[in-house]
Formats: sequence, C-alpha cells, structure tokens
Amino acid sequence: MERYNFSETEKKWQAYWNEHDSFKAENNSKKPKFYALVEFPYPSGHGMHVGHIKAYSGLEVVSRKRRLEGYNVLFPIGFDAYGLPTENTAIKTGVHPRQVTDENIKKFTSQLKRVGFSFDWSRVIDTTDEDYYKWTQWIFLKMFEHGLVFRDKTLVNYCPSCKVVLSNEDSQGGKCDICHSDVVQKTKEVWYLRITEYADKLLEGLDSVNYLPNVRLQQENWIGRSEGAFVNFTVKETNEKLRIYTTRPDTLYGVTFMVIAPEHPMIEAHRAEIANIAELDAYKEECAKKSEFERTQLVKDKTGVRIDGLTAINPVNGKEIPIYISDYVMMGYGTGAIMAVPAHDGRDYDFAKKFGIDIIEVIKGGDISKEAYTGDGEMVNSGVLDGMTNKKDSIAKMIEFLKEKGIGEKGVQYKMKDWAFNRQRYWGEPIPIVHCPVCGDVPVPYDELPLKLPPVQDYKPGEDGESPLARIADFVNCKCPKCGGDAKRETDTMPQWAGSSWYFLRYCDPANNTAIASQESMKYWLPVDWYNGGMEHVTRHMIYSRFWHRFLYDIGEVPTPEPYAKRTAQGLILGSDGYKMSKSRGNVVDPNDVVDEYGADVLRLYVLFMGDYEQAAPWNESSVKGCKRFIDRIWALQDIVTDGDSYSEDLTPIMHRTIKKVSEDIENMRFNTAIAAMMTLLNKIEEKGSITRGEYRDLITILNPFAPHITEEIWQRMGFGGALSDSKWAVYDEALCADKTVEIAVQVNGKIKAKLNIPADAEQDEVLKLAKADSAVAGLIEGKSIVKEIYVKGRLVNIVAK
RNA sequence: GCCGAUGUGGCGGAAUGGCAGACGCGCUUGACUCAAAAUCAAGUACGAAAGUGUGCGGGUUCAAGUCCCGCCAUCGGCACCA
Repeated sequence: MERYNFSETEKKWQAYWNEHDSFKAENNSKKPKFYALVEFPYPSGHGMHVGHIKAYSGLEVVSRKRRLEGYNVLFPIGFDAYGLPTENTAIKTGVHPRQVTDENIKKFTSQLKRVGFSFDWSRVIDTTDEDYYKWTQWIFLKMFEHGLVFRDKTLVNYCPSCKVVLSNEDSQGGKCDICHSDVVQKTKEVWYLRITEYADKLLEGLDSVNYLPNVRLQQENWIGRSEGAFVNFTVKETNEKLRIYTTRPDTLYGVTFMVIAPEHPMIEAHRAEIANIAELDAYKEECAKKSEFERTQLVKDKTGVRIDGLTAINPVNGKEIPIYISDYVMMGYGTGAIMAVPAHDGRDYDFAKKFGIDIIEVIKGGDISKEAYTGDGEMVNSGVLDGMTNKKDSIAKMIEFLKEKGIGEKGVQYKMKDWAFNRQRYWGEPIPIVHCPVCGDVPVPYDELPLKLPPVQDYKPGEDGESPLARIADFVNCKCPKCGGDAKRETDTMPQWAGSSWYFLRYCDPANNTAIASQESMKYWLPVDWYNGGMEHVTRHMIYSRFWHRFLYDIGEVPTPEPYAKRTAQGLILGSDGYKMSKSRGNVVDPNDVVDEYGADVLRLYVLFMGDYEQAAPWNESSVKGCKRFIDRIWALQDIVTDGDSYSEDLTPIMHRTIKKVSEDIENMRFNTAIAAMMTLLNKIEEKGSITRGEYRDLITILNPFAPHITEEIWQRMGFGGALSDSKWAVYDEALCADKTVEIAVQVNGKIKAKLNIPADAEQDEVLKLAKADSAVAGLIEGKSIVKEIYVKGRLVNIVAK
C-alpha cells in the first residue's frame, strides 16, 4: 500500500462534495430537520485562527453524523462583516472597507473550504450585503414603529481613540472592547433600543431552552433582576419627595442617612436652599473627571459631601436624617438615591464610619461595632417588624405597611440597561431615520430600503465625534418622507451587534427579497436545534439576538418565541506557552500551516482530541503528530483487510462498544473520548492483525464525521458503493457489547490482592469460591471470620475479614 | 466582595461510588539504517520492598478522584447594582 497522500485526497473530495452539493439543506424535505448553528466569523485581515476550527468542528461532527442518520441538516456559515477593525484597516491602508471585507471573506472562505467543513455554501450570508442589511434596517424600523427605539441625551461610554459611543457591553471594565483604551463619560445624543422592556421575557424564556448551566447563569446575572421596594422619603426644607429603591425595605428603621448620586437632579433644583453648594459643585466636578472604571474599580475609600441645608425625614419613624452626595451611588440604577443602613450594608457602614454617622442595629446576630451584619436574624428596633425572624416575611410585611401608609410600594429593578444603538462610524448599517424640523424623527419608508451606505472616499471619523456620513451632503440632505420638506438624514450607523442579531433567520431563506425569510422556511427550520459558540458571546450577542427574535415573535414575524433550543460553548485553544493566543505574544497557530503539513483531517481530529471540548487547552505540536499517526494507521488497515461483511467473533464486542461510545460521545460533545475509543479499537485490530470488510466499513463510518476525506477515499477504494457522505451511520447492538470473559479484581478489606479471569455472567457463589481459593487471598483470610462479601458483576470481589 | 467552574503522572487528559492514570504526547530500550528521520516492538505514577498516591484537613462507606463538612489555590463572570 502506498503512503496516504493527504493533500491530493483532500482536494479530490472537497471538489467532489462541491460538485455534488453533498451538504445542501433542502427547504422542502420530508426528512426530519436538524439546524446546527455556529457563530459566523468576523472576517478579519489576520485570517482564521485554530480557535475558529475548534469552534466549528464540534457541530461539524454532529452535522455529519445527523446526515448519516437520515436528517435534513442545515449547517450554514456566513460573515459578520461590519465593524471597526475593517474600518481601521481601511483608514490605515487607504483601501476601501468594501474591498477589505471582500478580500477577507475570500480568504476566510478558502480557509474554511480547505478544512472540509460540510457547510451549505449556497446559503452564505454577508451582513454588509445590501440584500442583507435591508432587513436589518427593516427590523429596526419595526422596532421604531412599536416604540422600542428612542433617543435620549445622556452620559455615555465614549472611546476617545475609536471616537465612538460604546454600549455597556462593549466597555466592560472601563476599557474599549475594540482598542482597549480607557473609556470616558461624555454627554451625547444616543439612539436606544428598549431592551429593558424585554428583561422579564428574556429571563422567563430561559426556562424553555436547554443552555449550558453556565450560559444561563451569565444571562441571568447580566439581566440582573432584583426585587425590592420604592420608598418615598420627604425632604423637610422643600417638602418634596426623595424616592429611593431598596432590596431591604425590612431595614427601614435602621436608616441613619441618605445618599444621592452626584448627578441627582435634586441638587440643581435646590441650589438656593443648599448652603454649601460650592463644595458640592467641586465634588461633582471631581467625580465627572473619573472614568467609570476609576469610580467603580479603584476607589476603595468612600468619599462624599453632606448637603448642608437639606434634611430627610424617614417616613416610618419621622426621624430627621442627613443627606449626602457620594459617587458610590449611581444615577443609572434605581432612582439615583439610596437609604443608607450602615448596620446592615457594607458600603453604608464604611461611609458611616468615615463620616461619623450613627449605626443602628435592626437585625440581631452580628457585631455592628466591628462590621456590617448582612445575615438573617431577629428584627429589633423596628416597630411593626419587631420579633420577626424570617427575612422574606419581614420584607413582605414592610411592603404591605408602606403601601397602607402610601409611602412606598413593591418594585423591580434590572442591572441591564437599554441598548445604546448608534456608532459614529462609516462601516455599519445606516440608521434609516430622517430628522425633519417639522415632523421630528421620521422613519425611512419601508419601500425605500435598503438605505444604502454611500460610497465615499473619506471614512475617517470626525474629530467632534461625528460620523463620516455627516460630511456627505448628498446623503444628509433629503426630503421628509412625511411632509416633503427639507430634512436631514441620521448619519450614525448601527453597532456591529445589529447584523448578528438575526442572521440565523436569514439562513432559512437567504435569497428572499420580500421578507427576512419566508414563513414557510422558518416554520420548517426554527428553532435552531443546537447553537455552539464562545462564552464571550453569551451576554451580548446572545441577549441581543434573543431580544430581537422575541420582538419579531411578538409582532408575528417568526414562529418561535426563542431562537435557540440548545446552546453549548467550546473552550479556547491556548498557545503552546499556555497563554491565550495573540498576535503580540506570537503564539498564534495558523490553520493553513497545519493543513499544509498534516492535512485537514489531522487538524480536525486534533482540535477535538486535545481535551474536553468545553475546556481551554494549550496547543501542542507533538500531539498533532499523534493524530497524524492515527490517520496513517487507519489507512494502513487496507493491507490487512479480509473478506466478510460481518464482524469476526473476537472483535464483535469491541466493535459494538466502540460504535455505541462514539455515537453517544458525539451527542454529549465528548469528542476526545470518542476519538480515544476509536484509537483503542485500532490498537486491538492491529494486535489481531486483520480486519474484515464489514469491520472496516463501520470503523471508517464512525470516523467519517471527524476525518471525512480519508474515510471517503478508503470507502471508495474498498468499493463499498456510492459516497460515504450518502451512506448510513453504523448501528450497534447493546446485547453484543459485553465481552464473554472478564478480569475482575479481588479485594481483601478493600485492598486489591489478586485478579481473576472469569466468565462475565458468573454467579456470586462461584466467584467467591474461586477468589478464596486464590493463593494470595487464602493466606489473608485464613483463621479470620468473614464479616461481609461483596461481588460487583464484571468488576470486583471484596472480602471483609476480621 | 458576590456567583460559578476547576485542581489527577513529565505534559494534554480518562474514570455510572467498584482495579486511578483509558487514549495521546513525551521519554527509555530494542529492531530497521552508514547515520538520522519515519516506522515497528517492549517499557514508562512514586517506591528496593512492604507500601504510598487524584490541592489540603476531617467525615460517611465493605469500597471515595467521585458523596458530605471545613479550608487553600487557579481560572472565568459580575461588581459601590442599593
């Protein structure tokens, strides 16, 4: 047998699949459907990364198995091509982003094809395509129509380097997600999507889907629902209400001061009444200078200033308490004002200690002279609540009390904020809104979509934080669609998350030019049966797309409330040095290099064999060679193949066991142990020295999803008929999985003393007799009384002797 | 700080409460070769042995990597969220 020529063979089969449309999904099929989705890549200039290969290989294997099992499989791919890196490359090199994108997509496509992924290439989408973003704009307008889009002037996260407004999601940790520079706070006119209106629906929806527990948890944390109460305090001097939100209304009697955010409007409204307004202004200015990062991450010590001239009255006991401003209270959460209970809140405690404020215990159990007590206990000094010990009951009772007295009510808050939806950049979907001096914000009529991104020469952002589109007079100046008067177009574009929020819908029917996709196609394919991707997309992309999908469901445009029935996530591939792969570290592995040297099958096998699919694992060049050896040995089996479509007697149990193991492991994403099981089988076959045609056929069938090229080639050479990709998955018989004889361990008092070869179905009496007769065992139990005898079938015997 | 995950040979990692270290890498020895690579064969947790070994300390059990209690470390998410 000649050596396996992987490069020739892989090209041959890739061409074959291409010509035969082997992986084309059928929209009108009687077969059961399976929709497998992987996160479509952002086509960056660096080309693909082995991490992409691992991310796609998981569902690639599942998809190939499903096809052999008789499913009509939709396994699509596309490109999430709008975004800053492309625009920045364009600015740096002077090449238009359209051209940069096209080149990058070409590069990615060729890389993906070289790996032999079974994507349906007839359904490729590109979010920057006019026929695609037309529908992104269409969905935006639908949201506008339904009141989910609004404009507001607020403090936003602004990246001075990228010159764009960032969402909270894009500026986690106070760093720009794209360029990693520090984000600053800036007042800006911002478009928002009212995602908070969907907070509860997004939470409830989690009950109906099968997400990895960790994924679900992160989404829940992100939405951050908390239940509590709103309480109205009164400001003595102005007789106005100061409204707060608290999750612990049961501690109201322990309130000894109040704190409001530096930006709280009460200060501006009562400048005249406040004696130390200059001091407050100075503090406010100091706070404004701090970035959100400094404000939340670096500040350990509490700072603040007492408002001189305003006093609050605790509505439950009439006590007068001071009001402070401090930056540990945020304007963006709750009401921007809190009641402070130093005895039972760590932050309030720190503040009270620093400013010498009273600390009143209302829950017994801690030592408030040392620290705040946040645990449970008996209520004291608390009027109607005194003597209660259950926190839940106390809270309920207090809420009831507040309601009765008309001073407060139950309330719910979310950490999730509305989605800042505009960017001052060129390479994004234009926001289809016209600003009319008469009519206000007017949507571009649906029949004028797509609102095309004008081809320009100069796509650098404006120094003033304006979009480059603002400089294009042709684009900006227009007529109001409503009144026909002179108007100006919105010049900001959508964020990168827009196009990826609905792409899975487009795959159902990618060429449709009258709808996002036909109802028929969506009814057939949705929901996505299995979605795999990175943990880093769990809180942003996943939340956004679930929001869009749920909205489309609510207005009757899609047939399912949830887009993804199941969600898993792969672990990172680390560099061989154990660090995250990055250009700057120089530890990035290019999949092309691996394909050149070892072949696509080896690359695919290795990324799945290297460890637990969901865990991170470092790249190891030597281990890649191990997979190469495996492939070559599978190839060499052609030399020892013998006639016979059935299994040989001695290999029957392990054949059935391996098929079972591989079948089950693929479903559980335990690809590493599936491959290990096939290696074990191979070892056994080599030890035996021969393999029947039937055994070989089934072995390459279960290996096919992992290593499709070599298995197709062997299939053809062996003359099994047709193409393996059109064949059937191997079946196993549970009854034939067990070996006839087994080796069991013999323990005395839990320690292994001997081994026995016995028939698998041997009875306990028989086995114990054999065990006691063993020379190593006999001596140990002689003269002792046997307390207990345990026999675990096929495993071990344990004799407990005293 | 809160939430979650993880901790097993030289390395990546396997183990429905039932023989810890499957499988792969690496390494050692041998074969082939003038030699090397590749390939093939044997071995490979530690210990001379009795034995000892799954981050540490306890516990349950005939039997614990696995279950329970208490720690430690690493990673990830959230973070003055009231």
